[in-house]
Amino acid sequence: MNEKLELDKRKAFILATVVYEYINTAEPVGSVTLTQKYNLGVSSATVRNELAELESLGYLVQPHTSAGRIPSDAGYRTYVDRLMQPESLTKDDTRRIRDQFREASQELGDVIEQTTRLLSGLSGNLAIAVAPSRDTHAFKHVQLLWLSSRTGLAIVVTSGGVGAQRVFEWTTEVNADELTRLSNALNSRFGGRVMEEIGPADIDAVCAELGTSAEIREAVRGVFATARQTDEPEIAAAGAQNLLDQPEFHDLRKLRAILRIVEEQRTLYDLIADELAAENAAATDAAHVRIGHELRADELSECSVVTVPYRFGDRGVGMLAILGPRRMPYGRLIALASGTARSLGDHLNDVEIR
Amino acid sequence: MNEKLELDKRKAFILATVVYEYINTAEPVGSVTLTQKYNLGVSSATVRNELAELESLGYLVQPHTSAGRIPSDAGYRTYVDRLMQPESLTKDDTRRIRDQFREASQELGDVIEQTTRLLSGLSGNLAIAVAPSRDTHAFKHVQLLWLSSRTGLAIVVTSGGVGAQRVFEWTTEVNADELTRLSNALNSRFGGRVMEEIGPADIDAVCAELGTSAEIREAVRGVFATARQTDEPEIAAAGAQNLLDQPEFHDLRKLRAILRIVEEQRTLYDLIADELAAENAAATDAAHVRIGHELRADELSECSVVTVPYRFGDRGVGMLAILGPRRMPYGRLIALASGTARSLGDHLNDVEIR
DNA sequence: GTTGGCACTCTGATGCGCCGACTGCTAGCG
DNA sequence: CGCTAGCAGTCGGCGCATCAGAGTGCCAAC
Repeated sequence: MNEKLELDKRKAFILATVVYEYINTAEPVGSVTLTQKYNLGVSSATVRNELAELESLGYLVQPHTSAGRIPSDAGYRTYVDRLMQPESLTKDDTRRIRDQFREASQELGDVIEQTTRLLSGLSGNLAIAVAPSRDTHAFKHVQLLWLSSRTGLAIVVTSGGVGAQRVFEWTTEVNADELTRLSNALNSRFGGRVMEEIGPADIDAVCAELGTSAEIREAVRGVFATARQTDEPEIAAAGAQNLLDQPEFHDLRKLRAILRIVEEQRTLYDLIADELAAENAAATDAAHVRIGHELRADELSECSVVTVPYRFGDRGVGMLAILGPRRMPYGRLIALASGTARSLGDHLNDVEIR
Repeated sequence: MNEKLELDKRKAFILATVVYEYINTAEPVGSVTLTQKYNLGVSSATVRNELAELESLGYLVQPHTSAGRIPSDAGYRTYVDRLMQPESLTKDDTRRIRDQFREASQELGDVIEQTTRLLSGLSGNLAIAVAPSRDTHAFKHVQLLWLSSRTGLAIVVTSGGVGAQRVFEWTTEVNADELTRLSNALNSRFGGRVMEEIGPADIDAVCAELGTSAEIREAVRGVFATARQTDEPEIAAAGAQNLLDQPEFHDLRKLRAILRIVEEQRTLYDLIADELAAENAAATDAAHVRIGHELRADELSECSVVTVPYRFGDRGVGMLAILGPRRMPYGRLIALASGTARSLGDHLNDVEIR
């Protein structure tokens, strides 16, 4: 039960070393390699005994009888949770992240995409970014514009940029003043609110006060609904070609599974959705690692995902993620993802519409 | 010289059959296969003689001495230009295209992306779509909005949707009326123009008339410049995982080259840019096919690209493209791309902001 | 010009043997 | 009791030879 007892100091060191070595070489690790490359102070025979025990405890597996050991999900898990040393960003990484955000876009969607490019480049894996739910954006401004006597343009601006815009054609003539008055009323009523606090009933109330026509009311409802729309959260991914470097993806079926996941926004989002939900509840900024079967997807049983939330003001939470083989440099990737998330949050707060 | 003489009827038929058979089977085609599967009326020995001649003429090549023939670039070219029969869309394809556009988005960027998903799904290859240059969009509306005494929001709406929006912070206080008057002046001056006709000088002229401050003038210039921005044309691609099915991409290096091209918008755009330029000059709506080395990219020497323009009103021209192995069903893909381009153009005209 | 026949070539699959890497086990040592 | 040296055993991967199959080119005959 108690892992402290289960893993004495030497076992822990050997396990850590096996994981470390396997991450670096992609080759199963044997007892001789361990005694030669690392200063264990015991003979390979002793290491063999330890390896056998670690295997029976479930931390290591053998691909076949006469091969070295590779870590199991549990082995990676223990390594990540208790054995590895946390890393911090290198000077070079810090600089590259800073440079990237210095000239980053103001549009949420563009920033998300640029961030995935950055993170995939730095990490050498597939990077994913999910934008904060639009529901948590702050309402900034709504404007109904008179285009012609029967057409108008409705624009909702939120802290994420232009939340929605749409052109409407009406069956009856519309007065420009009427639109302006309605805009002003909506703005003063909703100013300072978060989008999820603005429902159809609130809109109806304002419209009723001004005696707005049903047609225009529908238009306003519609554009607000679009601005809140949460069923297709903004998401971006980049760096799939990085995965080709990893020997575990030379198998075409695995590669195919990954590519399918990347191209289908839905599955990609599902991959991160539970972390996002957990994050919204827990509200810590820590990176999380999910390993192999913990991802609950057969195609990803040989992959790991590092996720880290980023904060958009004091409201929204988005997610950055790195997807790669289980054999990934966890310490470095956690540092990269955390650093990027922090910079991303800072950037978004800087450019946020005040 | 004269290809009509160079290729008598029988040679033409044999060449067409070899290409057709190779496209379907991905296996080099031999003389026996030809005589057995197709009714040639001559023996395999005769076919062998013909094949040898077609090879010396440059239409076919042999992967190795004791294999069948496969088409060369020239062989495919002749097949596409003169031998194959044009195909038309199947009922099922027509329906799927129609259904897709019936519920398509209003935003240009979203439509482009949805179109690539549709076209990659239908074609089983990689689909690419380039949006019309933003320069050719019609100016619709500009609005400067007062947010607070020192901040404002500028929005430019074009026929492509919201062309640009940006929040500005000013060093001096700004009057809401001033912004409204400037908006009105700009709208009446620029109404009906195409974006490329609106330069900084035009903006300066309007600002001068109203005595607008330099700071606000810069803001207006900036947002118009963003709305016209053409250096990064909107582009989307989808369906890379389809290519994994093709045996020619089981080679990881080739796959890598393709994935890199797809993830880098720049190279992807370059692939289509010359066709786009040619199209702007020629103004025909025909599909074009480029085969193997005609693409002028070593990584793509075993690929072909079908491109077809689509028209956005009477102004802009965008491009749809399908990228796949040279061994692609040209007739079907040309029909699919053309049909999709037509529907896409129709859809864009329907939802265009009037 | 066409055809049947034949010798020849080359690929890809299959099977075999060997090498190397690693293990588990056992006996012995401190 | 833990550690170690040594050894037999196991298994994957690699190189090599073999073989069947597919296809060609050529030639002599029709």
